[in-house]
Amino acid sequence: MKTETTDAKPYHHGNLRDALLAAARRLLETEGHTGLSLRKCATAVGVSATAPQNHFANKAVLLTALAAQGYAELETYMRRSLDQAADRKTRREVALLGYVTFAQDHPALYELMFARDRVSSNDPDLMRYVGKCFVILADISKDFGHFTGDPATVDAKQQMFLWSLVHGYAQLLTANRLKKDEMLEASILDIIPELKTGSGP
Amino acid sequence: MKTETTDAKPYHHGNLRDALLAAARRLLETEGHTGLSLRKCATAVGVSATAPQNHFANKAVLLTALAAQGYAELETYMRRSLDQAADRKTRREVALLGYVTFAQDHPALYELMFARDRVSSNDPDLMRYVGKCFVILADISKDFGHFTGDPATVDAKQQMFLWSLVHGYAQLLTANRLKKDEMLEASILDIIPELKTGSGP
DNA sequence: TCTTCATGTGTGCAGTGTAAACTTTTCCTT
DNA sequence: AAGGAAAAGTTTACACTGCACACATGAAGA
Repeated sequence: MKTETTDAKPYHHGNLRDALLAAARRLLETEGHTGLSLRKCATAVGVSATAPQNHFANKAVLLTALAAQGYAELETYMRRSLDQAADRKTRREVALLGYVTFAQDHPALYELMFARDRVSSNDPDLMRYVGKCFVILADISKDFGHFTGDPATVDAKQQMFLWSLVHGYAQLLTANRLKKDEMLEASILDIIPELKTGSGP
Repeated sequence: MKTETTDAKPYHHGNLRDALLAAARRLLETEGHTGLSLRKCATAVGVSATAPQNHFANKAVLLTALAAQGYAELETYMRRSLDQAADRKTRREVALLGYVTFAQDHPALYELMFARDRVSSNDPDLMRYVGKCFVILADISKDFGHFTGDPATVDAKQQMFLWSLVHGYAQLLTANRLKKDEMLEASILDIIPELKTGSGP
């Protein structure tokens, strides 16, 4: 007997899960991870304080979903100008620049994506998005001449090298642990060692 | 009129600040950062819930002190076998292994040391310990042959390169974002590119 | 000795995550 | 169409947290 003529707020939100994620994302980027609470998300969306429990079993589940969304967005940053790039060296450069740009645009989210105990690393959805990022990393890490060994080992070393380098660079930039007069002006492309020999496309 | 014959617990703790830090460290390493609370630290030490306020203005101050202690310990890990090392290449290797070992021994503390908003990066005490670690990094990053430019620029690139690489490697290892079948067996020393030319000691 | 001050305690309050019981709407089956 | 199950909200309750504030205690110098 509630059917009024004016369209009041409906009892069911319709897409509360996504709305909560969006609110959490906004809270994270404006107030940092200490200012992110389930109750704030709920009131920001306009539902009761415990409504989020229907969509996220606990806070860790929401944070994990947020991190997964972050990896998806990181992938789009890396893929942004990937198709126009002709050879692998250019693809590597645009992808790495995209990676670093993402971390600088969303530092709090990027930190969450590598937080050990706030997100559950055995979540298959999360790891699926991580894997999609890794596909790009694996592609652009080929054709270095720096490592030796059998081909599989060389590939593994190249991947581990490039991901470590770009992740470390991105986090050092965003974590504010650098004395600003020292090295901030070096781009990620400036600290990639030159090849011993010329590389093929 | 409280002087009893049996030595009861004294009203003043004597060294509460350090005791609280030790308790916080223990809580962090056993229960993770979500299980660390000022009240737990207080009861673990045996004082009232609000006693920590006399030594740490708020929780962020305690976490910053904890991070500073972490950087101090990271320095000792890096310096552990540094004196026995003859040439710079060997020094670089033992220091980097010490760095990674520290991160693996204390993953939660290591994560805290690079947390953006939990620790205040303008704390001079913290940055002093960061600087002491950086001195070692700056030393062992010399004499790469990978970069070009004027000497100061080359030094900056070398430092940024090595710190990014080892930090990224350490965090990827401890953050559980790697598919375990892929690359975990590569040591940090395996992913440092070879020099183009032989290096002097 | 006495007064001052660092260092404790106790109380109170606004927020937080989460469990449990209840209500409302949707939706599927008959 | 009727009706019941299930999805998705609500309210209430509780333990825990950080922090502000007033007060108590004891050490240490004037």
